[in-house]
Amino acid sequence: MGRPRGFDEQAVTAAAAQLFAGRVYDGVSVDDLVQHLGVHRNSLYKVFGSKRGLYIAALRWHLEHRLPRLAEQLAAGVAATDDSVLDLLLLAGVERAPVDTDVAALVTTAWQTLGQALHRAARVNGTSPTALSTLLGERLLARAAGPTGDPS
Amino acid sequence: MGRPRGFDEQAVTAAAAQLFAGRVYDGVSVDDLVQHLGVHRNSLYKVFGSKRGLYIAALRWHLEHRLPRLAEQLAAGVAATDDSVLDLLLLAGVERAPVDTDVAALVTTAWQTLGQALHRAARVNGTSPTALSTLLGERLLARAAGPTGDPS
DNA sequence: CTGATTGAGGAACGATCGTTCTTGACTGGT
DNA sequence: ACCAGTCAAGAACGATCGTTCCTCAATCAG
Repeated sequence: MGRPRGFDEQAVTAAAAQLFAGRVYDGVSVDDLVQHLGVHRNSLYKVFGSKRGLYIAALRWHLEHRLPRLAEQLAAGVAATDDSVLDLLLLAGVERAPVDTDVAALVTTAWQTLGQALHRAARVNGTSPTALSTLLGERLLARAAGPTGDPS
Repeated sequence: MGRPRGFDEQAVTAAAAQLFAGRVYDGVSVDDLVQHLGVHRNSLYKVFGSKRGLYIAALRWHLEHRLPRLAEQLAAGVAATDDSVLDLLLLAGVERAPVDTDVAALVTTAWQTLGQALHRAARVNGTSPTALSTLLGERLLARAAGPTGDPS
């Protein structure tokens, strides 16, 4: 019955997460999403309901698929300097969590995951645990360094 | 010659800074500014040129009038937990600096001021200096805790 | 093949954005 | 008193926002 779906929902949420990690929520328009995701407006609204629905789906996907790997690396003592996994969480925590309860809840769970990973790393290394705030602050400073020709 | 100005430019920039500290740049509309600042559209555009001009003026005012006091407190070892001076810098660094070179430059000077204050505090206390990233990260976590009925 | 159902494509909606224009009231210098 | 110049007030602009609607092509069950 009916025409089959022409895109992968997982791939779409992943691409959306990447977009939302680069710019502010309001800075990512639905037109941007349609263009970069290769999915039509109708399909997005059919599947995710709204721009916010897609955002939350992307954030949830990020927490489920990208965050665990980062947590493992942190727990193993890897200095994840080049990792951009934190960017989406950074933006979500700064700009969305204060005005969106659901985002705040998701972000809180991410903090817990990362905090536990940092404690595990400290237990292994025998050093005092790196604070989650320090980890986030370092990424913040890296982002704030200035405009970098980001892929649009 | 002409009608005298009916508002205080300093007070306006201060109020604008407070608004921009609470929400994202795109989340503060010109209507919001007009309403909360008690200044008419025309006057804002006459004096500041654009919304961005007002933003940068507010940020500059913040760096000049609010930041030094925070730096002093930090250097004196005061735990400035309740201070909201960092909020504007936090937002500026996360969302504006990556897309606005002028903002990035201003924010960078703020980081330097704060970093030096933290080093002075460490020299006084005889402890290792608190990282700037930790300071910012702590404020980030406080903001990300969730929606709080902020004064609109 | 036929009919029903769904996605793709794109135009169109009202709302709101930042900005500008028009009009009239007020003030200071001559 | 008068005129030049500034401010106040609000309507209006084009652009863009998120969202919805309408039409057609593509697909599967019978």
